Amino acid sequence: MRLKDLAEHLGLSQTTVSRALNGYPEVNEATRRRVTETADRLGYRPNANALGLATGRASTIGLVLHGSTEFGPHMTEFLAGMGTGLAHKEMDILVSTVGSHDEEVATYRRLAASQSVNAVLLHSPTLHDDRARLLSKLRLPYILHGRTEIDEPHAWFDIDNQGAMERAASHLIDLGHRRITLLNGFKGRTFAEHRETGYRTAMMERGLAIDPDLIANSSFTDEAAFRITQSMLELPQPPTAFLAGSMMTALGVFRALRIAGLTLGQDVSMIAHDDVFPYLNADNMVPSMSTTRSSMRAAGVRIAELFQQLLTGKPVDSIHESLARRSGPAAVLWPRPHSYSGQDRQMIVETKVKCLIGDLGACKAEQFAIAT
Amino acid sequence: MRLKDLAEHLGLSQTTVSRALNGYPEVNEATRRRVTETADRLGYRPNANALGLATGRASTIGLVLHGSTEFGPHMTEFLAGMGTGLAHKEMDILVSTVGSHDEEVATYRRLAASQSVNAVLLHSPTLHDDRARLLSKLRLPYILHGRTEIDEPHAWFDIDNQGAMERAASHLIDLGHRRITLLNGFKGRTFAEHRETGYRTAMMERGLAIDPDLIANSSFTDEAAFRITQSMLELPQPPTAFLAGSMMTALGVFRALRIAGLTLGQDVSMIAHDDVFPYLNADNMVPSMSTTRSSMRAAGVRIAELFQQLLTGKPVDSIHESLARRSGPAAVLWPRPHSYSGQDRQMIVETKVKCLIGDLGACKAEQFAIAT
DNA sequence: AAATAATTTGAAATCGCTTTGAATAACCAC
DNA sequence: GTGGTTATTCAAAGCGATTTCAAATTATTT
Repeated sequence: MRLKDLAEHLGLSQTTVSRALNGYPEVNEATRRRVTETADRLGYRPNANALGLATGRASTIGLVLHGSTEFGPHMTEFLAGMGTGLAHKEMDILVSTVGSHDEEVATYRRLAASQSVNAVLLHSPTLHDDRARLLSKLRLPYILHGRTEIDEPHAWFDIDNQGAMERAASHLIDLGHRRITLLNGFKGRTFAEHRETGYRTAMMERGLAIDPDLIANSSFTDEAAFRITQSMLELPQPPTAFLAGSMMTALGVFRALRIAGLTLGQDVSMIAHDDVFPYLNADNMVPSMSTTRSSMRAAGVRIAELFQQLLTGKPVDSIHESLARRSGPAAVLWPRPHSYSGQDRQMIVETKVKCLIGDLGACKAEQFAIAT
Repeated sequence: MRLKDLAEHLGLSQTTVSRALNGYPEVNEATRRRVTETADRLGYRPNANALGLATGRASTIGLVLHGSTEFGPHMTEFLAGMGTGLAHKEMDILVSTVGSHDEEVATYRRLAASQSVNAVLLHSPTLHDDRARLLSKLRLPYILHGRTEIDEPHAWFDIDNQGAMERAASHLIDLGHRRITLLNGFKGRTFAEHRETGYRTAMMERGLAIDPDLIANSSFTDEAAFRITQSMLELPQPPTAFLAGSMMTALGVFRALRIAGLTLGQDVSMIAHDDVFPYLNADNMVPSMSTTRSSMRAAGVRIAELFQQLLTGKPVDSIHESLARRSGPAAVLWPRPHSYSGQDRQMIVETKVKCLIGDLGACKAEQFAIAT
């Protein structure tokens, strides 16, 4: 069923049918109704390739992922959000898998030249990301999830990693902790650098020395966190608190602590960054723990909206959002009774820390809590 | 940089350049070299839409996912495998997100009519899947991940869920268990039905009665498994063993057991199906546990290969694979000391069960183990 | 009623590629 | 030299949509 067939069936020209379907004003209302009705009665769908060829645009957002490392729970959640956000607009996500940085770059070139995507999502940026520069040069529209310092104007979306970590660390320090482990992402990644800055800021403001041995850079996996925690616990002066970069990290810390015979909320404290995995709920963990919080899925939904804006011509340099700013200074802390006892020994009191990072409205339901 | 530009630059016709690049025989070797060289010197890439329009085929595999439920660790791992497998062929995956079954059906129609994909992956089938029938009717090539009972010839790939579960259950029964919980997927899904059949077969062969209360159907999440396990433990006669459908399920069982003060390998036993999540390793769990095993990622890689075959014209009814068959009767069991003690009390001995399901070669590295 | 404007439709060009069928050049045997 | 292959190359016709420009119809104004 091609446009031509449909047109013949209707006794109209392709031109008119095309216009009717695409909502052009210069077509009779009666005709339009007749066209649209028969169109979806016969199940007509424009050929995506012909459409792309004629218009020069696709209805697809590109996403390039490293096969060995980047398919993980974080990306999945994000993808689900973005997919849902795009679904309303009948847009799809084109996922290309690569094995190296060079392949990634080559893939961007291919996507740009082949015009198979409208725009791409760029993620996990470094502080000065060359891929962002490349995309600007290729004139392939993109939104950066995260931040980078480049001169080219570009659209981006990020959360306030620095602020979140600074407040989480401060909280632990206030509870009496002096040796705090930072389980961070890989060096060079903007979000990891921002988090480290937040950590350092909090420590320095309180006049605490920073022990580089307590800062670890790794992937956010149960496995890595497990090993790091074990080695940390073997230090002459082991840490008394942990800042876990992700819920996956928290799982690994949990495991290592349990083996070491330590009890969370009693012997040691932990604040984890909760990326909000539906199948892994911080509230139900044993023991429950404090978290900073930012839903990857919500971020995906929001970025889908930003893509709409980008593709409808909004200037790129006007598209940027940092969640903390958006939701204001929304640090909400409240004490919460836990299922374990002895929690106030050594001044280490577990409290529930939420919405250090704006969660796109999810906080609202919990505003009965005491705001500081 | 279009084909036309390239042709002019070379002083040749588009025809010749096109043929040279696509490896047609009727072009002079010298010319071909000259063409290919300048082509990738100038970074020429064919326009995907024009190419798709002219040839009628894309270089994309479609995948339709339900936004609220299907973006999870299992699909992610699978996607990573399939993405990696397709990457070599410069093929991408087009992910469409939907919110309902009707939307899913509509999306298949859209993909078929718009010719934006070469083929689609169909997953999570029911015993008699109407989507499979639809795709056959639409003449949109597809590979089914899993199995379904329909008349239309179709390509499929599956693992031997029934056999795996039968052997796992038998193993537990041999260890002395009589009340065994089956934490299964949703009713109606083929894999869940197969697993239940395996479970029932094992029980009935040993003359054990089946208590429907011990069979639970849910999603494979920590959360669901947690709740189910808790309610199971409150039964007048609680189960002494658990068959967990996924590693995520195992996590939930773990958590519930811990809260209940039960020790795995001592008070109760568990065999989990290990889907092989890189960030969640069964060997490192505390305590370590027995698993059946089948890597979702490996399945993805294999299915990518099957897609190649499908697209190069291999007849669909000749493309089907059940992993158990492929790797033969490969039940490998071996005893392994665990980190906890008292494991042989009550005849409940934890042993390591692997390769109940062929793992695409992953077993080979462990063949020093005792094969039964 | 003629002139003009507004509305509605259609023919044909275009997007960038593949592919058919024809044309040219080169080679060979006779 | 001529006719017949074979090896190369090219012009032009699609593929299925959009879009420009022109034409036809209808409505409005004078």
